[in-house]
Amino acid sequence: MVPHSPLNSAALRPTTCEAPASARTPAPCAACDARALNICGQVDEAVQCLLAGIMTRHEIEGGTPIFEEGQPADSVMNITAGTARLYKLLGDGRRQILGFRFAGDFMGLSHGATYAYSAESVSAVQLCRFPRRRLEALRAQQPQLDRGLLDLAMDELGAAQEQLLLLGRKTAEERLVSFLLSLSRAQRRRREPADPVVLTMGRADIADYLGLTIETVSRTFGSLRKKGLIALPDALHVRVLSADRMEDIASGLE
Amino acid sequence: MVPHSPLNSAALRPTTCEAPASARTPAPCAACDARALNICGQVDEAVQCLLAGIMTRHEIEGGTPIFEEGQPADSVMNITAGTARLYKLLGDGRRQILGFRFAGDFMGLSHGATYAYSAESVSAVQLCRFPRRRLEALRAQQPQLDRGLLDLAMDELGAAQEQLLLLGRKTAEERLVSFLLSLSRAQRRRREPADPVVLTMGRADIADYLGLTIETVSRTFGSLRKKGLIALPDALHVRVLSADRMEDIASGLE
DNA sequence: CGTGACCTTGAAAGCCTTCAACTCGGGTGG
DNA sequence: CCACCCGAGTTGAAGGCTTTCAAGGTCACG
Repeated sequence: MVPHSPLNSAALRPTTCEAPASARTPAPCAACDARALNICGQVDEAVQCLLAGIMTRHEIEGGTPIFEEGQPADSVMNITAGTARLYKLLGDGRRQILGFRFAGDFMGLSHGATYAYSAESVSAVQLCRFPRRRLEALRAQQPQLDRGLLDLAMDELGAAQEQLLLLGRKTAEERLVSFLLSLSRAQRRRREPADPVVLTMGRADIADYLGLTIETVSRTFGSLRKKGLIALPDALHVRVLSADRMEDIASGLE
Repeated sequence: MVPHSPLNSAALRPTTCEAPASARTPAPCAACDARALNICGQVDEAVQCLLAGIMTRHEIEGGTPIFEEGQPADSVMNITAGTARLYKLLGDGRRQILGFRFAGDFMGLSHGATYAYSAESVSAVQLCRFPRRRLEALRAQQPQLDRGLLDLAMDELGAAQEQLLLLGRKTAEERLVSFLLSLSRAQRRRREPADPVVLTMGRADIADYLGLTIETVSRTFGSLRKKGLIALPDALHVRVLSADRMEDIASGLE
């Protein structure tokens, strides 16, 4: 069913990343940018060093599986560049994208022994992988890691609950507006310009994230443009022209 | 906007619950049934005793607010009897129920300083409340608590992701069948008979959980009955007549 | 026995989907 | 260099699933 794990195949090419020589190194992640260690949240530098020590770097080209639902959950990982999609499938192939992951984002945490969803690269992705076994060992020694992981899980849970409201009760227009605003906020979190919103994923991915079809997504983009709420310099860039009105629409106020 | 917190009002009447005299008591929860301490998961008995020490018991009549989205998240709690609904609202009153909580279930964990959703009792509810400040203090002393909380959060996250698939991609029939099967599994987890499924909530709650209207829920119940998949002795009891076929329907296989 | 809450059922309407055709831009090969 | 092809996106028209609006039924309660 699942032919192979790309994490164990040539698709993931580990790149050089020296672990710090000593746990006391003031700048433990000099060889690795800060995004690689988001997993640790607010843990101190010594723990960051330990994390950097068990981490391996990988690069994945666009449109490639990263892990699949039901596979043994061997590792958790942080994306450091590119975009990934997390999704679940129904028996007949219908797909629901649970979320997108960008530079600095975390994925792969699962309760059971297997992944609860699949992950694929959308564009070319760079990520840092933390083997589960070694992470578990680290958690046993450094209980503060559990608090960092709990924070990550709570963030993810909050986002999922917001998406439940979107999928259960919002109209197509409200869904797309909510999505654009959340992408804009995500760009700001990554210290990128909040406008224009850059769509790193195609219409099919947007549709499967919003519980719509590509045609409805396309029509709704057109209708938002006609209403003067957005501009579309090209299919992958959205200028937010009326953030206030869009916020109202996203919260179901008009 | 939010008139008052029922947790600070007469709606929640603390009842007697003696904390164990010593942290070494072999049966720390003798005065409190096991369901009150689900928060601790697999932590050892000493920690269970500490938890029991900061816990207060409350009773709430049906249809009463427990906490509301945006309020300060003062406590987390375990339901020990009855049913509660967790939900979010849109600006115009549309409601999405995020989940139901039954005896033994946990709720109120939130990342920020405020609750991310509202909670109400559906039927009369008994719950055990753990004040956040005291729980934080306990977490600082007993890091294993964070692992228990992480497990709870991961369970909740997994359920939310399953519900995303339901709301985004399943038909009305698939949604209702999925719901009935999950209620059945929940009954089995609570050591109750898996059949008949007992609907402790009304059609409006089911509709707002499944992203449908009460009319569609009612019609879909009727259609499942006509197909011979379920029997409806009365509006609140469902006999599962063909679990296998229903499992297939729920996974989108027919 | 009236009242109201809840559930069910019917008919019409609507939002989104499905099916289909068309456009646009990039890559390829003649 | 340009015709051709292919993937991705857009747009149109018809259809369907669910919603909306409306009415009727059942049961508990006063």
